[in-house]
Amino acid sequence: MTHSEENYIKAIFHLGSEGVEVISTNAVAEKMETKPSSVTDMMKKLSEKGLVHYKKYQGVSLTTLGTKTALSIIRKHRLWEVFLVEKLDFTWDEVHEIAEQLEHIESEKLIDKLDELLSFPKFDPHGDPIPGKNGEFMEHDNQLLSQIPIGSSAICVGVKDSSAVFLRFLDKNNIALGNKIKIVEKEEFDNSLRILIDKRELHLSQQIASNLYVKKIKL
Amino acid sequence: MTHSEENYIKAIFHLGSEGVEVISTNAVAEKMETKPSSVTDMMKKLSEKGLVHYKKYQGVSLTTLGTKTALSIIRKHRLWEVFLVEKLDFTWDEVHEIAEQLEHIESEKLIDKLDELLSFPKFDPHGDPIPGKNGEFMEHDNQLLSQIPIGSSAICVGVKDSSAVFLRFLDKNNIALGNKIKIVEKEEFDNSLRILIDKRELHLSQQIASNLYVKKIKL
DNA sequence: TTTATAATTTAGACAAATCTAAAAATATGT
DNA sequence: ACATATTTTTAGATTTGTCTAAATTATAAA
Repeated sequence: MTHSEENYIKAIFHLGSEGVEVISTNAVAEKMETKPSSVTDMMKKLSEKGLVHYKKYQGVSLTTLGTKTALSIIRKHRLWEVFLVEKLDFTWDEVHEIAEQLEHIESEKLIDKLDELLSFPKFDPHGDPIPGKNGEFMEHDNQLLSQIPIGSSAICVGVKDSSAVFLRFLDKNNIALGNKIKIVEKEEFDNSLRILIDKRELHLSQQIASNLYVKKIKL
Repeated sequence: MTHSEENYIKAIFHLGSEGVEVISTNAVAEKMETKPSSVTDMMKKLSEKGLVHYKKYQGVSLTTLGTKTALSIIRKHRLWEVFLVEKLDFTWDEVHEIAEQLEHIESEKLIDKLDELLSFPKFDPHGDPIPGKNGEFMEHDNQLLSQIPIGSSAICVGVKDSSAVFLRFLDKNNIALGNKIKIVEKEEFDNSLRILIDKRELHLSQQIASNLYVKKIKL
C-alpha cells in the first residue's frame, strides 16, 4: 500500500467513527484536503483492492479488510505518539505530525517491539484508545464535559479535538488528563461552564467543554 | 526533498566513500538498481537544486550542500539502527531495511532526542561511525583483517559488508564487534586465515577477512 | 587513426496521484 | 413535478519517477 492509500483508508475510518452514516466523496475530499475528483479516482482503486465498498454516487465505506488496515495504521500512529511523549519527552501538542510520518513505516515486528518497550499502553497521549495487535478496538464511551450535569464531578480522560492550539490552551490552563473537574455552574446564555479543578476556579466556553472527554465519578 | 532524491544523494555519497574517483551514471544506476537513463534525469534535477555537480558525460559529485544532506540522512539511518538494537532488541542483521524507511522521517528534534535517548552513540551496530549533528564525520581509518600481518592481534571493530548473510555468518561463528582476534597463519594458496578468537581456532576465507574491520593492538 | 565497443543521454511512453473544467446524476425547493 | 442547485463523476492535463529504444558521445583496440 502507498502512503496515499493508507491516508485515505484512515480518513474514511475516522469519518465513520464520527458517526457519519454514509460517507460522501465530498466529506472524504474535505478531510483529505483534496478535490472530490481525486477522491473518486482513489475510491475506484481502493475498491478494486477490496478495501472499500464503493458504488458510483452511493458513498463509500470500509470493508472488513479496510477496517483491519485502518486499525493497523491507527495502532501504529498512536503507539508512536506514546513513544514520542514517554521516551523522547515530546509534549502532546507536538507528536501528531511526526506520528503521521511514522505510521507508514512497514514492520510488524517493529510495532510489536515498540508496544513492548512502552509496556503495552492502552491509550495515546490524547486519551485515544490504541487498537490491539489483532484488531481489537475499544471505542471510548466517554461523555463530553458539556454533557455532564451541573454539580457532578468527572475525571478528564481525553480530547476530541487534538489540534496543537487546543492542547496548548489546556496546558496554559493546567488542564491535563487525569485531573478531576467539578462543574459548579452552567451559564444559560452561552452554555459556558464554571468549573473547579485542583481547587482553582475556571471558566470554560461551550466550545472548550464539548472537546473534552470526561468520565463521571460518584462522590 | 523526496525519498527518491534522498536515496540518490546517499548512493552518491557512499560511492564517493568507496574511493571511486569519478562517479559514473552507470555506477549510480547499479547502486540504486535503476536504469542509467533514470539516473541522468535525476542528476539534472539534483543539479538544479544545487545538491550535485553534474556535467553531461562527466560524472557526478556532491556539492557541499549535497554532502551535508547525505550526512544528515546517514546520521538518521545509523541512529535508528542503534535504537532498534539497543532499545528494541533487534539483531544487527535485521535493522538495515527498517532504518532505510526511518531515515526519511523529517524532524530535527526527533533525531536530537533520539540521539540523547541513546546517550550520543558514536558508532552504529555494524561499527560504522555516526555523523554529528553539525556534519562532523570521522571516516574510520581501520584496517581490514586481511591486511594485518601474521602473528599480530587485533580487535574487531566493524564490518565492510553489512548484508544479513554476512552478519549471520559472523553470528554463527561467534564473531562479534569487540572480540580479540589473533592471526595464527595465512595460507599462501588462497589467502585464507587461521585465527584464534576466544581461545577457539577458526578458519576464515580471504573474502571474510576482507570484510572485517579491525584495530591492531600491541601485545 | 579509424573502427568497434561501451557509456551516456535523449525522446517518447507509462503509472500514480493530483488538478481543472465540463458533463452527468442526485437532491432540494416551491 | 419541475426547475434549480449541489454533488459526483468523467475527460483531459500535469508532475514525479520510472522505463525502453534510439541516438549520441566517449573509450579502447587494432
